[in-house]
Amino acid sequence: MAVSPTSAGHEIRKIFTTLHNEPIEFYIDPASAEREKYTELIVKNGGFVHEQESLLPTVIYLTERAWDTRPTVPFLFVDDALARGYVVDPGYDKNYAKDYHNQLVPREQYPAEKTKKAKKSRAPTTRFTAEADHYILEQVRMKPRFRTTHKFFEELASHEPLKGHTGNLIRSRYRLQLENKLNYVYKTDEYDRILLDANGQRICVPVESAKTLKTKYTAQDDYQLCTDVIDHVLRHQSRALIAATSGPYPYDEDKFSISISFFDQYAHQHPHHTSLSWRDRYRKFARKFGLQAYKAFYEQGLNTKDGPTPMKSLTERRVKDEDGNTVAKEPSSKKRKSQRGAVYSLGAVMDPHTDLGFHGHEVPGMNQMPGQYDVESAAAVAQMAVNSRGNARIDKALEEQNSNLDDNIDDALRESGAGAGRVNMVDEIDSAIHPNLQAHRVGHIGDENAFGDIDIKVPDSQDPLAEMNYMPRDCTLDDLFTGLFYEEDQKNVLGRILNYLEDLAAQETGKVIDKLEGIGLTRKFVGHILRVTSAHAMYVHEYMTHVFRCLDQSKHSGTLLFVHDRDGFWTPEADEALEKQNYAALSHMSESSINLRRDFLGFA
DNA sequence: ATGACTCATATGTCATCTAC
DNA sequence: GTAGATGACATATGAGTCAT
Repeated sequence: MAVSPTSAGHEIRKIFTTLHNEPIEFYIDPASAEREKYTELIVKNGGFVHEQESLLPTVIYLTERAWDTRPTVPFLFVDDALARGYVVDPGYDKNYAKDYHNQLVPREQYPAEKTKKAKKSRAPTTRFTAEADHYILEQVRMKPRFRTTHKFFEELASHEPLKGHTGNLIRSRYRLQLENKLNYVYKTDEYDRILLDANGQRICVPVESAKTLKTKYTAQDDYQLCTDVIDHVLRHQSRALIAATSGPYPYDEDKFSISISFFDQYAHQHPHHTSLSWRDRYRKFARKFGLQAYKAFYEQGLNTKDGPTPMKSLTERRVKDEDGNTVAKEPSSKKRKSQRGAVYSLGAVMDPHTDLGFHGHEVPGMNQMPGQYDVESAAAVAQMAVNSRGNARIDKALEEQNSNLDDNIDDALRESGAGAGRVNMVDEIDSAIHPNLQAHRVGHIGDENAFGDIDIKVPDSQDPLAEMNYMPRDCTLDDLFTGLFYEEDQKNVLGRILNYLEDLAAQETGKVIDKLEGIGLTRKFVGHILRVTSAHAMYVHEYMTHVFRCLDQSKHSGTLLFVHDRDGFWTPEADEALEKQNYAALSHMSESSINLRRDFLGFA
């Protein structure tokens, strides 16, 4: 709670808090020089600044200049709020990108602060009118994703047509009386903005197909999962090893070994639940219930009037004691070493685990983003991409690897799937690059620019790509930089590299490697850079800018490694697309970049 | 790979009050 | 008396993180 108790015991709302005294959430353009200053101001005044970019519509995105790609708000917004001493509550419909001044309301117009302990006498009841019911339904249709939340109805309570009803009551009214009349909702985008058809009309979507709420596990889901896990195990494990020695079922489920990649694959095939969700369903429910037991239970249930039910009441979150009181589960004997998962606490801003920084060292598993590839997958992909030239086709290699490595490889090459529906931070970095910075780009091959068509000449050798491999996405900063790097004044390093590259005439790769190694990049990392950029000076130049920006922003080293969907920057996936002549996947590449890449990889 | 957690959300329940 | 309104709270679970 972003409130300060006063001597009188009342609570005064800080500037950057909502009407419900919750911190208003911000995200500040990482490219802004004033980021630190505004973070401090916001946090000091009760707000919360996200470390990672958030796509939530309630998170205000502060930038110096407006973006075309998403709603943004100038820093002036913060200045004005501080000067006036108040700010509006960022509700679901607020669009701060547009003339936010009009949305500022005098603080005195805020509803009176709630006094927590005041004895409430219930207000006289107000009957819901047909108009109010209609209004509730329309609001729900416009924000279908929020219709089960308390907050949404609390927000509705402040709407004029529903004055006199509390949020809880509106929610109750909706749940008990109106839900069955909802029938349809309006189609919304990922920001929960209403989409319009060609005629400017809202698009109605039947509630059942709106897919706006968390999906509950059905009996069919559970049955399918149990069946598929068992089938998977039977395909990949020796039947002799998993045979049960006792009990009513043929297999000993304790001996089942299911890899994470199985669930990734599974979510790819059954995308109505995420990979993690399937995995947890297996771990917390299916395994406890018993896969074979549930199959039998389900099949038996088919013969009953109500049909089979999904697995439930198998978690151990709370238990009841003899008196019927709920008690927390006995804590583990292992003491928690640190407070974890405090997503919305201000402490999270200062969480040292998110502060990689220049001098930070990787903590195993830290910042591992959903959808990122694991070590083996990434390494395998990198290796296959490297080996692809003159060797068997990747898809064939994939097929072979796939059977050997228990599905791990194709996960890495897959563009969607387990991570579908989640934000892949590797991609996010690219979209997070400020358009103003994009303006500093050095242009494409063939443009008039400082580099012209300078390729860094690759030495003749039996395998010129041997030293230019992609690095695995989860490598650490220590894999990228040597101690030398940290001895340099960081501000000068980038300038020196860029000057060097600008002065570059066609040179041998060896000299470039030596030069970059000389300022503290590991040889492997230099190889990676050349691999990503097709060893073209212009792209190396731009890539180094990207690297330093990532370092400035304390980005995970895995995020730093690849530049997605930008002309001239290659990834294992893009190489594979080129190899397979899948040009649709290379639509972001210019023809000259593709030709350059062909030459670089030695494709005919 | 997995156990052990946390967090937020989704859903349900209940006692009491009020209007009719 | 009864249906509906109201407020408060409990419970379940999907989703995610972290440590080992």
